[in-house]
Amino acid sequence: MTEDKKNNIRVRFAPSPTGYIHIGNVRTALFNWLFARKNKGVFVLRIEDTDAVRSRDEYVDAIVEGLSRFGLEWDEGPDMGGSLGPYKQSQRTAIYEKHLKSLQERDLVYECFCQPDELEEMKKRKLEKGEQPIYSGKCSDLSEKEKRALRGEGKQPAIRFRVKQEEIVVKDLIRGDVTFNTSTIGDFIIFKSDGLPSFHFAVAADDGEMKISHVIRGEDHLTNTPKHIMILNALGFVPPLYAHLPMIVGDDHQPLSKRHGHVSIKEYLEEGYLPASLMNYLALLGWSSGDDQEIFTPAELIKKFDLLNVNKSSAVFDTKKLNWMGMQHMKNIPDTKLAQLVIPYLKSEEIMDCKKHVTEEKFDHLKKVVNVLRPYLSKLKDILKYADIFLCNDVKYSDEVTDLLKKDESQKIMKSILKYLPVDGVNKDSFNTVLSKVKEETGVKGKSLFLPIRAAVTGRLKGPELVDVFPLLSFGTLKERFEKALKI
RNA sequence: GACCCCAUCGUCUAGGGGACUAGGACACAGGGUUUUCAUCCCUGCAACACGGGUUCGAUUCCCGUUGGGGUCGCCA
Repeated sequence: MTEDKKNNIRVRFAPSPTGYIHIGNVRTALFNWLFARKNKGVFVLRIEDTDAVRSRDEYVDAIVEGLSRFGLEWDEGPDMGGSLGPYKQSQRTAIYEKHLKSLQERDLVYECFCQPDELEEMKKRKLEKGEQPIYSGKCSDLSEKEKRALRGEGKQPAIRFRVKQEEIVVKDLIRGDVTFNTSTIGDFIIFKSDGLPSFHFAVAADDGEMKISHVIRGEDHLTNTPKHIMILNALGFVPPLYAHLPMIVGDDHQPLSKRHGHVSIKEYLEEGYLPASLMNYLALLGWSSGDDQEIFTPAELIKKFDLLNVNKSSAVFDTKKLNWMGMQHMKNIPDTKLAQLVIPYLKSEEIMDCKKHVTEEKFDHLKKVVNVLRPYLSKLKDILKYADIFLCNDVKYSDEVTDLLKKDESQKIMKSILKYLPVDGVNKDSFNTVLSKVKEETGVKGKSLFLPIRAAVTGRLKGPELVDVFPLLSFGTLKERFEKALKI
């Protein structure tokens, strides 16, 4: 047996396919993946589709696609199989029923015929009396005759787990031992009246069946854990170790929602945040390496990751820092790659012709453009802020730009620069020579000199350095833009 | 309401009794890069929630208070 297999570390990410995958869930998936890769364990993707009404196959596809594009790969999952599958809970009913039968034989569970409205009423009453709003156990001792009668009324029972009085200790790797007294937990449903297992039952049965060694999930599951441990024990499994991750919240410290902007990984990917930068940012939300390093490649994250360095308190998602991090990762991407990545964005805005094939000549030009713009990109979509300067014939003027260009001094500068522009284009050196000549002739210098030139050439008052912009534009283009500025 | 978790600059965090006049990063402010700035460099601003203990000594340990969050679904 190899060293790799000896440790038997198996973790899982278990989303439910009821929507597009949320950034908080992606962080959970990431930590599971990092932990698995760091410890040479197995990363399982399990689909929790026991909600027959809300689960949709298209969301399963979206999860698989989102995770893949984000850069996580799993070792066992619905799309690739594995020895402990299937990996969709809707395909595991035989397994759950086997376990249910075993629980029934030992009278650890009972049928409950209470209807949702009755339950609601009972809960309300308990709350009013200041009691725990837990299930009363009304159906726990129904006779066969009573059950038959209830069935006769057309009622389908749910199955409840008999919770016995005990103390349950959750061994949490991040928070230490957390003790719960089950007296605050009522007999809970493990099989719904539609015949499908409840979340709590399916999770526990599957974590046991799939030999999960560490359950790494959001803190919102911490108080659910005693239920899972009770089931695991009843089913004869040794409970896994747990690690409950801090929550990611918005700037108002409320759970992340659409109000806070993008919440789906899909949206971030579509904006063109590089997966490596997203991964880097998310990893630092709740985890730190212990030193001052901020920028990590995925490989470095794997190398340094440790659950012991995960924080306990919730973290605010900060788009500004994400953007900064995005820029840092842009620095490391080769220009050929970056140029390729940016093309779809240029085409979608018709800055490049989407019908036409990108010629080698055009692609070389694009590589140069991308190198000039690179320091200003947090995400690929940012290329659209300046790309037209280099890739379109014409640039549009804002009102501010027009006003500036109308000034006598600006006009004077345009006339002067047209005289000195070399016909065969400009490089960095000749750019400075030309500017010196214009400065001498017009007597204008500094900001007053550069800003009108920037306005005429780029149509904007800010942007990349002109000394980098000029060499990428042909004499013809420059001439045209200055002449246009003169005619304004 | 009950139970559980959490608490260092605005934000992400380092810190695990003396090394702390509390470090880094983002953001912000000012300056520089003989033009703009969203790049880059420099400087600055800015925090241990509060109250009790324990200790020669607490940001670090314990208790309480306050505040925030989570759970208490035939959702997951």
